[in-house]
Amino acid sequence: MSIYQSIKDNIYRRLEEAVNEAKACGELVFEECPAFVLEEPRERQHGDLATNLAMLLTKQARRAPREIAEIILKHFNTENTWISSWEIAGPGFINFRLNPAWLQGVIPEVLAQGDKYGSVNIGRGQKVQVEFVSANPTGLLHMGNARGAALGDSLASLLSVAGYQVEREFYINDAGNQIINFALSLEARYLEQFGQEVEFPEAGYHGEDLIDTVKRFIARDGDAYLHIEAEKRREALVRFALEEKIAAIKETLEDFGVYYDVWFSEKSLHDSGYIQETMQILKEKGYIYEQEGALWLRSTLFGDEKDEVIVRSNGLATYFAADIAYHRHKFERGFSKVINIWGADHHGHVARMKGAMQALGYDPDSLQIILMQLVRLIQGGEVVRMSKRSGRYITLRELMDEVGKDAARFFFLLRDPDSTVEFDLDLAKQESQDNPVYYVQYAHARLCSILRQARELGYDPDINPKQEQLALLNSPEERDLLKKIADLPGEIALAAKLTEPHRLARYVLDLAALFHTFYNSQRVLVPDEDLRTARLGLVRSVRYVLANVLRILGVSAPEKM
RNA sequence: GCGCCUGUAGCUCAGUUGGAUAGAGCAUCUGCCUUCUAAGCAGGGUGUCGGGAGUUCGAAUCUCUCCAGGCGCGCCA
Repeated sequence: MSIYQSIKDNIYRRLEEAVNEAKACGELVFEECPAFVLEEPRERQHGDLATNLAMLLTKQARRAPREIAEIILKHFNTENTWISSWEIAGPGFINFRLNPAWLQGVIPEVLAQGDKYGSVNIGRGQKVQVEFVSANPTGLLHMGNARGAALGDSLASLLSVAGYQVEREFYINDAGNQIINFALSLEARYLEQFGQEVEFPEAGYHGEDLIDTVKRFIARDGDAYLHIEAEKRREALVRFALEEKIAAIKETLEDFGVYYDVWFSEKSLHDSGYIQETMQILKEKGYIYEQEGALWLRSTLFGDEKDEVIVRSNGLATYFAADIAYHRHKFERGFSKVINIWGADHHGHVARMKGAMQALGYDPDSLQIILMQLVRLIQGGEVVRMSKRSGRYITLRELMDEVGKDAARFFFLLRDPDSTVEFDLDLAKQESQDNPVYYVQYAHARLCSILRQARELGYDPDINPKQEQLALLNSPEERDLLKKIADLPGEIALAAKLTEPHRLARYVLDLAALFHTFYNSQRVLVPDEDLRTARLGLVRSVRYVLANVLRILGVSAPEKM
């Protein structure tokens, strides 16, 4: 546990003890100590830590909050808490001030842990899977996929440093209806290339990229599939196109900094009979019935609005059936937690998916679905409807070409998944120069620059500062920086608990701001050896923290800019 | 019609799960480079937290209602 965390935990416990002691003395009456908060007040003048405990006890104790605060403080033991003073303020807050000497412990802690600083172990090695993007392999990756990629990848990294054993997975939708449409679209493009007039399938994929795919197919196999039966032609086209599309998706995601552990094929679930087997289990449990020639799942038993078809009257399993089998497969692989990142347009699917897991006997809460709102693309002042079928969308590739990987990722990571982001590509291009990501990266480059120069001047920046040297770091700028650094393990624990990586993007932005302020107010490479050693220790620590967080976010930390 | 999400500064967005005087960035204005990177710093103003009602010591946060936008409600995925 980090220094700061243990200080807070300790004070929290002492408060509980004080309250219980007051109760034992008969000075306070209450049933149970309420869950109070001990937090950093927004206003500096309110001290380092504040608690609302007294106010929460008013109802039970039937006394004025400030009176209760008095009683609590009378029983409060400050020994070994770093508390230097306290006061009762406002409606009944208890504000604590800490002896700033506690900050001297921060740098040694960071330097000792280095790349690992910030890691916590709330996961205790539990296996977690994060499945994200899982775009249909029938086209290119678009802005929505970009958001999902940034979010999913960072979440996976975050959980990993929070002590979970994480696997990243991409579910390949290489079966079902859309593959049939895909085949028909490819076939139409294929025949077109040989000058045949063909009607393009209504539900087909109009993207131009399919034309290129077909051209490459022809370059390889010529007209070999022109005069044979349609089924074989389609099969060959689909096999070729899928392979190519999946490879392209993989390559694009890798360029975006996303690497998967598992690429899971939907088709494999059909081929191996796993879907059949899963349906059989549900049938044996009595959750399936037949109506109008189709098989239905009684999903209403588990909170769904209506029952769902899982096998169509034509005998084909629906996407839902495959998805149930897929998620059963996930749990069978031993994940204690399974996280899916879906676009908000799939939210109707959430309840029935969880319901299906419950039907299979799994804890539906082990399946967490993070919905992200769609990305609204603005171009020329107008909303551009994104659709694979219409073929009109800005691709992830174009996004990276225009604004760069780091800026694109950071853009998404600064936002809560629940917010509908508007992405104006023209504006993004124009603003890519002052993207907040550069603010953070610049801080990192500056830190590296200081360390470089220190070496050039013959100073060894890797000396670990002694306590008395660290005591010299007592300016407000230095204290703020130290406090922020000390926060990291807590920030990571909270972000992981809430599965909200965007908190870390905010954190790193705040940290960069504090560093830039420090940089402009104090020099690191000063003649005084003790002060210089202490500040170099601070510089190294801040650099570790920036680099560690940027690594989680999948953003590079350049040494020079 | 029903369900989910959203509405915070001119723009893009945060807001530690109910705390004290609501914050950043962009834009705009004023200062700061013979000293570790000016992609930076310091300072100036900007708010009916969509409207209304309620819950309580205390609400941007919880409840209800209304308004606006997005997305769902297929034998599509």
